[in-house]
Parts: sequence; C-alpha cells; structure tokens
Amino acid sequence: MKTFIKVMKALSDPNRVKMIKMLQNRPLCVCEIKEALGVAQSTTSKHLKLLEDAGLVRSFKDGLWVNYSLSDGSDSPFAANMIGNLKHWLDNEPEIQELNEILPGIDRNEIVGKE
Amino acid sequence: MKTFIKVMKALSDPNRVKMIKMLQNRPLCVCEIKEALGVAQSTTSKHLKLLEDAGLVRSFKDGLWVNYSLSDGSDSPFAANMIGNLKHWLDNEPEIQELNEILPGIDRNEIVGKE
DNA sequence: TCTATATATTCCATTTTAACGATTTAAAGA
DNA sequence: TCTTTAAATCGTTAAAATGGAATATATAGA
Repeated sequence: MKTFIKVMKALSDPNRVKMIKMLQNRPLCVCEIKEALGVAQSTTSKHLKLLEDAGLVRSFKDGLWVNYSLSDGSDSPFAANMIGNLKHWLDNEPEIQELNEILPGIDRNEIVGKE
Repeated sequence: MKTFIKVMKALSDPNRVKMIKMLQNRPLCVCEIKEALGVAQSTTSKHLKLLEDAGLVRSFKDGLWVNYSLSDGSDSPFAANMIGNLKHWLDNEPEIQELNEILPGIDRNEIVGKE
C-alpha cells in the first residue's frame, strides 16, 4: 500500500508531473528543470527527490551536475505503469506543450546561477 | 491537467483507496463504509465526495441511504484507467485482505447510529 | 589550497489536508 | 406534523505539503 500511495502522492503535484513530462524528452539536470519551471532550486531538488523515492525517476552524477531521467520502473510496478501511461497522457495540455517548446532552448551551460 | 491531478490526489490517501477496493465487491452506503474503516461518518462522506469529484465513484439515493459504487469511468479516462488497474492491484495487501474478510459481515440494517 | 558552481539540506512561513464533533438537510414512517 | 435516521455540511484543530531564502556539501579547476 505504501509504495502505491507514494506514487500517487508523487503524481498529485503539477510541477512534479511536468518534470516527468519533460524527462520524456531527455535527461535533465536540476538547473535545467528549475529554469524550465521557473521555481527555486531548492524546490526543484526537493520535488526530484520525492519522485526518486517513488521510483519514478533516477539520478546519476556527472561532475557538478546531477542528471535525472525517467526510471525503468523496476523499483515499483505502480511507478512502471504510471510512467507508461504518462507517455501519452497530457500531451495536449497547454502547460505541457509550452514546456516542450521552450525545452530545446534550455541548456545547462547557459544558465546563470543567481539573479 | 486538473482532472489528472484530481484523480492522483484522490488516490493518494489510504482510506480512499480502501474505499475503492471495497466497492469492487459491491455497492455500499456511507454507513457501511464508515463501519468497515472505523472512521467518523463526516470523514467518510467527505472522502466519498472527493472520489466522486474525481470521477472514480458515483452515487445514487435509495431512501435514506446513499449507495456508492465504482464509476464506469466515462467521466475521465484517467479515472477509468486507474479503476481498471486497481481491479488487480493491492489485493495482497494485508489491510485490503482484512477488509475483504469483514465486509460480508457488514450490513446496513445492523449498524447502530451513535455509540 | 582556494574559488566557483551545482545540488542538497535546513529553516521558516503559508497553504492544504485529514480528522472529529456538532449541526443541518432530507427522506420515511408514526 | 412530529420523530427518527442517513448523509452532507460546518467549524475547529493538528499534521503534512509546498515554496523560497539561506546554508551546507561536493566536485572541478586555478
């Protein structure tokens, strides 16, 4: 039950759902996700941790960066199922379409730290 | 996005998930669900309203009673999908199995109002 | 070793959620 | 009409979730 609730909770926040949808395009570092969503870095990091705990995303370090990508779902069948569903769900949402438009223009090497 | 979030939120509370699992057996009135879960009547009613808003259950009156049953999912494809998944999910959870055991013994005509 | 930078963590304020008791509403029956 | 009873709603409280600023951690490079 707990693992199921974790997945549902993880997916019941719009920003976290957007993160999943963005990661369908390509792996992203925290700063790229933060930039795309327009939220604070700490907020981004916390959301990603929650998604990771639910088995929906995974992370691997690359120097200073931490790359997040979709999980293969091997941790939780619930997570696996939802990752699969979300492949086609919500694609017509304006919020998601807008993200897909700006995402190609977002590059970790061009993000300015604090402003 | 909103309808999706509603479904996820609705399913991110253990008591509400238990309600769904109970309704897989048969339609139930508020007092039967309250009895099975051991929570207050007002709590039960509110949870059911939330599930109904998400398109996961529907209700119809029968005299003083209000019967709740699983939705056919026509309101929301997300709800439909989750109702389908939950048909086989969580069946091995001790909490769910216990509910399935006590449920046959719960009868609306034998529930005492306030005690 | 010192600095710069990306991320994680901590702290705090605000909002949301879940629960209960009490009250109100609605329907059935005396 | 009055009473009873099931369910919905309201009011309140405690816990959890969300968000940002500030700080700590970790790695790369000078």
